[in-house]
Amino acid sequence: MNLKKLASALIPDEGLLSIDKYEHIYPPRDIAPKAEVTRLAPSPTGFIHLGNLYSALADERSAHTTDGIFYLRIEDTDEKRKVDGAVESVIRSLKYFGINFDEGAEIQSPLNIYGPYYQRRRAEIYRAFVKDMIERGYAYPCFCTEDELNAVREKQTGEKKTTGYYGEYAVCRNLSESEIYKNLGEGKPFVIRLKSQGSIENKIIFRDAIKGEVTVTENDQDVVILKSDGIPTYHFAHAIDDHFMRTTLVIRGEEWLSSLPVHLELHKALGFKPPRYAHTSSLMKMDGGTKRKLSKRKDPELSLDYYRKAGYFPKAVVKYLMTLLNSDFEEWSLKNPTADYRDFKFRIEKMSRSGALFDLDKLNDVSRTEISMLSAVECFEFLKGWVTEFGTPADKAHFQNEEYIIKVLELVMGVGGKKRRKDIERAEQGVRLIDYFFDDTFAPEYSYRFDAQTVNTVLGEFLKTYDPADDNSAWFAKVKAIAPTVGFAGEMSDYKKEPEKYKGNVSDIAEILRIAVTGMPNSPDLCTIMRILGKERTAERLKRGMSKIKKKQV
RNA sequence: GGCCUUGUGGUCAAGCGGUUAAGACGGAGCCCUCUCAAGGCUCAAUCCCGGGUUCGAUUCCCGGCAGGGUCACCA
Repeated sequence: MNLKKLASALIPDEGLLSIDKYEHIYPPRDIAPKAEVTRLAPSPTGFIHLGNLYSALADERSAHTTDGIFYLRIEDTDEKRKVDGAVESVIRSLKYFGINFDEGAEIQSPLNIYGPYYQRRRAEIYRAFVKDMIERGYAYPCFCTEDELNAVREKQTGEKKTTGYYGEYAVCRNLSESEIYKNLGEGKPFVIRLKSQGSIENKIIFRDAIKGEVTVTENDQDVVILKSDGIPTYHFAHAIDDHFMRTTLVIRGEEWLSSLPVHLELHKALGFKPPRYAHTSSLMKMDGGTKRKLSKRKDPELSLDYYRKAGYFPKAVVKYLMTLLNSDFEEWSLKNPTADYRDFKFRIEKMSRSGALFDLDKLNDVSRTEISMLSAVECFEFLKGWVTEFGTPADKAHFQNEEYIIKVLELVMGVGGKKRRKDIERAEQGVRLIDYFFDDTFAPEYSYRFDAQTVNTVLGEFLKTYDPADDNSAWFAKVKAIAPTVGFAGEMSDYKKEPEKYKGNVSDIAEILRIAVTGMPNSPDLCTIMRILGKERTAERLKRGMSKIKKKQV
């Protein structure tokens, strides 16, 4: 059979370069020997999820801890999946979490010499190589229809044989020259398949960067490499692209492990040295009694938007993911609480071989810690960012008053001091925590645990002596002084000795004042809250707390 | 079902033939305290099951069992 002629009949020559040209167009990269070139290669569906972030972080860290390159390639070989604006969305989402690309699709960079970074725009490169494979007898056309293929698959399933296009089932593999041209003459659509040289009798010991030695069976499937629309399948495109974009480390989900034999054979047939592969385990979730992969449909927490809307601190999400990526990151982070996570020596080899269960409690803890370490200004910026996008109109108005909010944050969050509030894991919680500092959102419920008489006496007595100039101890002394007027213990020690002698104690006095002033039984230091509110508003709230009671009584 | 892969407390996990089997999150409790938060201290909780190999197995081998992945002209 004249393969050269067949190749030309199948794939027209026009516009195609000879394959050896590409080695010069895309020369090896001028980087350090140990530098890794990694990539994120999403399909442009626009949906970027936690798993993508997880993987992207591994890519980005691998590249940037070795002075390498991290680039973005868009795998748009499947027309059906395309969504407008998806690429920008991917870039934006990752940027929000502090992950940036060095080169690639829609990235402005002088490094962009390995493009185009959209697979559809690389069609002629693929075609040149497919054509070459046909000429060398490594590929052939297949005219089987979808129905025929399905019928074979059913037959194979029924006979409990391995499904697929191989051996005796690869009918088009042995088509005669005249049959091929006859089909072509009739205008039958065709795909190009790999003419596999492998056998499932052979086992390959493969060294995965994460999983270590993995035993896989050699490929014997004549997989499709060029679809009937002239666009390659993922398998083929990735082999070409990762070779010519000079990728050194391919990090991808473990769902790809089973197609690794195909990729290995493809590289061999193409004459390429395969990159190193690292197959990551997927993020799991507890559902009922068992673990399962995080699902786009069922689990809102898979979406990155979920974390933005919920107001998680973006760096906290990244740090949490880092703990999953390299388990010793957490220990390092504990020792270096203020260090940038980028200073940690990430290594792909240290990644877990088994799947990690996504643990919201742990994320919350990391987020709490991160937020607690913010300065008042940083905290303000973070909360304001969330408020601008997701806050209520009242929130937005409040955040215009930067000076006041920062003063409040310093108290409420304990920022700048030793007593850090560490129970805020999401922006919204922080925003709600300062509601009572604004009169329009001060919505007290007055859930006093004492009778109206006692409450009114406490509030009235305090009002008499209240002086905003008091420091904490003077303030507290006044609180204590109220105790005897309502039969409470002024000293905690007295109360503990003989609790039956008193109706309550100082902390109960403080509680009554607190409820009147903040509307809640719990709050940060009351004395400081009063000082921030100012004399007028404090007095007003104390009076309002009383009148409320009276109304209830009537 | 075939093939690949994983199995240490509730969760993430150190450990790589001899350990009191780290640490973190979560849980329980105590202390401190004007409440909350924070902080300090304490406690409970783990080597999937059987067989080997070995003086000795959580660690090595085999077999179960249980998870996970995959079997497209999708990536």
